Amino acid sequence: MIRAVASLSLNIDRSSPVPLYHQVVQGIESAIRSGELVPGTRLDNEIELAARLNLSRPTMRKAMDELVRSGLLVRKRGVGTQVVASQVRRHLELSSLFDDLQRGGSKPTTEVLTFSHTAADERIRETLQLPPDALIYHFTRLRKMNGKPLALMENWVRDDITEIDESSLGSRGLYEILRTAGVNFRLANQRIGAVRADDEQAVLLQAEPGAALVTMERTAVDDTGRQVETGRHAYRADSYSFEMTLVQR
Amino acid sequence: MIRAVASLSLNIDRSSPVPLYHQVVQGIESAIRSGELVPGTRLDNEIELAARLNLSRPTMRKAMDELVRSGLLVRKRGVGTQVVASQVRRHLELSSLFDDLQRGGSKPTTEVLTFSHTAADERIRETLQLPPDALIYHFTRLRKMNGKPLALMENWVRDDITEIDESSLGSRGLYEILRTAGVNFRLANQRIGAVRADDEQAVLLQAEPGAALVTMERTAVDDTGRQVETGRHAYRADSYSFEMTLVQR
DNA sequence: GTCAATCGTATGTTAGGACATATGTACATC
DNA sequence: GATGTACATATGTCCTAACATACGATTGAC
Repeated sequence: MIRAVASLSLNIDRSSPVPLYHQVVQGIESAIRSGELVPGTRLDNEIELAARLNLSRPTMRKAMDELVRSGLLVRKRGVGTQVVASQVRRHLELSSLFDDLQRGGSKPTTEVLTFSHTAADERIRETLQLPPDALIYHFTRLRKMNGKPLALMENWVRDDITEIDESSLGSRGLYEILRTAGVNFRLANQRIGAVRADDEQAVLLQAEPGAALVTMERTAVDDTGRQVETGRHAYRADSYSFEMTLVQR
Repeated sequence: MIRAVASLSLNIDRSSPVPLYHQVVQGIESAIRSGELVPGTRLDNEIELAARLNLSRPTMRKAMDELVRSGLLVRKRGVGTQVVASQVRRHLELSSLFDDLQRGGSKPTTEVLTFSHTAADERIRETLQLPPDALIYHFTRLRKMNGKPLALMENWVRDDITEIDESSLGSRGLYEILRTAGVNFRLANQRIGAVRADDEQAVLLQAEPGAALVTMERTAVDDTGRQVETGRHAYRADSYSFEMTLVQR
């Protein structure tokens, strides 16, 4: 059986500050997304590819490792490496709703409903691992997209990172503010579920009482191990859902 | 400032078929989960650790790479590597509800509501990328846990993998059946949202009409690039939610 | 006393080589 | 003609060896 073998050619710029393996990742990824590499095609073997690009095998391999991890390629020992899917959505990212919407080309607006800088209650102190006398920012926001209410968000943020005020929350996303303040998010635990809207939620989201809402609770940790933020969000189910790609390793 | 540096010691078995780097991963991971390595502690540097375990630096590094990727460790150039969090839940896995429940120690039961082996309609053919004359298995199941209805599941599975019948679906999970038939799942695209239960769903799930349900749509791809299965599930929101850990890379 | 240059340290990147092992195919055998 | 074995092939693992680069702390100059 003769199988199609792709002979993709990439340009590697050795004077670029971008690591070689990453240039390869980007090159292959864009070749897949552009349709140049159709799902199912087999790639040349690692050694061949490395030789063609004047790279060492470990470097080539590291690039392919990343692509395998992200689900674009599949390796089979003794057989070869082939393209799996072109439609891999980006892994559910550590981003905020604001980022997502803005990237989607929409114009999100934010209304700050409540805002306080007070002592944290015990549940929050525990979640964010704060000492008994710690202060936190606590606020609720209503996010609209194109004038239509989309999400109701309640967040608690530790106050030893940066100063947060009502007006900045109105114009920028929370994660954007925190990132600007030097926070590097590393991981987040989140839980997605559903509830029926109570009267207050229904009014704010301009939905019927009892309408289905998607709920999301999240606690985010930065690269120093601090629990930076925790929040409880509710989205109109008719306007929002969580999409993700799971990759088996 | 003097920081605690952990001097963990592991046993590496060079005669084991388990790769060395993976033995290190397992060792450090269990040390973290057991509390031996407290979040915040700094590890010795890569070269030091490698030397102590009689491993090369690349091998040690590969092990630490995995741990960083899974969110247990954090590296900072010029500084060192430290333990982030002990409470990382396992990444949302490519598993079925059946697997999850069984692992949780519960006894799931499955009731097959409908079952057919027929021609695929266009939508399904497109989703699973099948030719016009393809046949598929189509079935709906009701899953209970401890006698209580939990999920209503509708699935479409291509029929060129293994024979599926009603009775095996009643006793085993779908993913278990497919894995036994040699399917190696690689990735899945899924979407999580919410709806209100319609009358039929309410009756089957023993919930009130209009109750909130968590919905999940998923299409799974195996390591040969085939779209193996697609499905639409609805869970009682009061009994089920999706938990996951996101890792920023 | 403050600030900037310097230096040690740890991770980041790349190279090149060697051997192990799973897979599929082609060939030889029965 | 069916079956099993041997071989080529491609990935999997592991090693040694450098050099690059970012960060923190110390040192030195002003």
